[in-house]
Amino acid sequence: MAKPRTTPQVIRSTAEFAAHVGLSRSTVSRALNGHPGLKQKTIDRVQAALDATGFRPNAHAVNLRGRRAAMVGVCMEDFRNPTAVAKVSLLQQRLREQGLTTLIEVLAPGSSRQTLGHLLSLRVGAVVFIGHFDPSELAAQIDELTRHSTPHLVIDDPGPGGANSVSLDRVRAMELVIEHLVAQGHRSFGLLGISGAFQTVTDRLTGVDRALRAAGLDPAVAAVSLDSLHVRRDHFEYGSLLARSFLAQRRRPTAYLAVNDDTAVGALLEFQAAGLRVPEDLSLFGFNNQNLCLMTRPKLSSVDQNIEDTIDVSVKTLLAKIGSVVTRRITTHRVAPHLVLRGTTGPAPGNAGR
Amino acid sequence: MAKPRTTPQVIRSTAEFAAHVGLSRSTVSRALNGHPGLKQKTIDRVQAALDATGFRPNAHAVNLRGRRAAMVGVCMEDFRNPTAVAKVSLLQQRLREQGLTTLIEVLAPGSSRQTLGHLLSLRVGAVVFIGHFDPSELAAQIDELTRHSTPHLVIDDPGPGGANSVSLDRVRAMELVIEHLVAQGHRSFGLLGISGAFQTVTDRLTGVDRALRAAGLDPAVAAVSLDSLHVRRDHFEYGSLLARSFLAQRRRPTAYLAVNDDTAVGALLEFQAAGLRVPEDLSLFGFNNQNLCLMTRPKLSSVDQNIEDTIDVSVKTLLAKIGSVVTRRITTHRVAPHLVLRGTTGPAPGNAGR
DNA sequence: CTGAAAGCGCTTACAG
DNA sequence: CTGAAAGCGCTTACAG
Repeated sequence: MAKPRTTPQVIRSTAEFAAHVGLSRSTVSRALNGHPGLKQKTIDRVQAALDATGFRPNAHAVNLRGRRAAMVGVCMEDFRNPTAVAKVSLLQQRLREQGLTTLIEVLAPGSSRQTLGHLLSLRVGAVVFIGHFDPSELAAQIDELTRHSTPHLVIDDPGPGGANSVSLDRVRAMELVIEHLVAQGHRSFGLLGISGAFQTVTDRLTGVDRALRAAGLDPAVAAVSLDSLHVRRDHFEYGSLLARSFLAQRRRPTAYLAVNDDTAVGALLEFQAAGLRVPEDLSLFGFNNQNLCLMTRPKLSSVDQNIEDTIDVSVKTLLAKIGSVVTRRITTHRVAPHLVLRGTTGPAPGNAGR
Repeated sequence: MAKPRTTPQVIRSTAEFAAHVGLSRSTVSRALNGHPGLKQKTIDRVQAALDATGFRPNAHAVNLRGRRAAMVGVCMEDFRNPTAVAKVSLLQQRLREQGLTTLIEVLAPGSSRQTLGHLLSLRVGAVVFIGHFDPSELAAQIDELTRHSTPHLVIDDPGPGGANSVSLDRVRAMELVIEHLVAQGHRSFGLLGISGAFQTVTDRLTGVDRALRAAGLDPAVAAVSLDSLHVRRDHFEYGSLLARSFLAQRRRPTAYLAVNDDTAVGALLEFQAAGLRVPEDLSLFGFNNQNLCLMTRPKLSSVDQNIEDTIDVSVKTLLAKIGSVVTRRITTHRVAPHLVLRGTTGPAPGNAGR
């Protein structure tokens, strides 16, 4: 539409393209790859023909001949996790700025080996894992990658023992939350959905534990979890169910920490439906600081993951690993979280504040 | 961990692999590709060695030699649109079941040509567009694809004139919504965020128009839009701003139709903050039927896109187009929406119901 | 039923 | 500064 096409014929190989321009294949290849020592006139001629014909060198041939593919495979647990999606999104953007292509795959529980095999067959430069995976399965995947001399990186889950990772410091996150709430006079804490075998969960429990002890409180008394009473199908619904169970208790915690924002919102609505005022009667913290936090009344206080930092460090790590020799030497990086205080947190009931 | 590795050495080519098994490269290739006429014993031997060594034939060499790549490129506008993400997610799953790999890329406004070029250089079998794109830019992309004999499909946007598409019937969607509300006694309708040059918007306006006329109402009077009063940065915030403007009007519509769920939630909270009761004082419809609809009080009525249907049809269309000759003949398919009635819709004020 | 040979579309020494 | 030739790792006629 913009300009009339001068050469509508389709060119399928450098051979055809070279003939069309009137140069040898090698010269064209050199021009295409920006090698030094070509006449400017030659370069211009190739560039013009490139624009006119829309010719694209076959990436498979390029990859076959030369270096490793400038591709990074990304394995996701699920597309339904908004935080994970935000991470891939930013990762792909940053990697593209570095000239790297991202190959995004959902690692379905049954076909994970097949998916990894596909990435390996494409000879990707590295494989990134984003989300929560079964630790032993993940360990097996990483082992296979290492055997194939392909570097890996686990984002936001410290993963099994021998994995390179960049992850949010969830121990610190929970310390920050508890410290803040203790300063507001809270002494008893309800845990919403913070249970399970994942490291991302056990780290949080460690953080809660440490902060409580540091405040002179006994974790066995001050932290209450009713997770075992319900089955988690949907985070939001699980939050509702847990809140209902807490409502049925004689003595209730004054502050609640949810595993994520959806769970927190489920609990918030349930508490409010029971006539409790937030934050006057109780305080509530989400996790992830999604947009959803702005859609409740009052707005939800939450923990921000600092995704930008996570991805920046991840990209640096990947670039260092791609092309260098794969060793068994492990790289670990922790990203600092920060609290976002909104309307669901305040002084403990009957307490004027710190 | 599961079994001790019998052959920890890494094999990088069929040549090495064939030598390892003690067969010729051709035989190995045939076994790998399931060609008929091999001894079962040979097949088993190859399979066993495959498992033991973890060898993966180089996909680039395979693609270079043989047929078109069994890959489908997917261009997304953004990863922040949950409905679009749900579509890719399901699409990737379904295509994988057909043995096709999905290559997901975000089509950044500036670098869209480069991204498309990358997909073309990988010789993908087809390119799918999901989301909202600038019509003229999209037309240019599709034109380039056609020049390269690569089939395309636009999902959920009828797209520019000459595009293959599978999209929600938004005309029908709005007809259903208006018909339902008219039956409930509503005669005046506020439009929230339904404006702009995209076909997905103009289709909705067509539907509103038709349904109002069919009900004997004058669209110029019965449908009110205040979109022009504000700038849309964030859907949720835009919903709040629009609601505030409607609140400032002397005579207000009794029913509101939002462009999506986020916008609806923004408006809902604003209306409620002003002391209006939903659905007693006004009715409100979202669009997309996201999980978010369950997180408001009352729960949000919305229009469901029938994503499963959309993707099923899309996959069928793609399979038909991949491998067959690319023509200028256009395929169009519309998917029927359905209403999900929840708590935000009811009889018009002062009206006992239908 | 299996092997030797050509060729897919590139890049990169190696000559000129 | 540019061209002829080898080779990346596969598959597929073509012989045996």
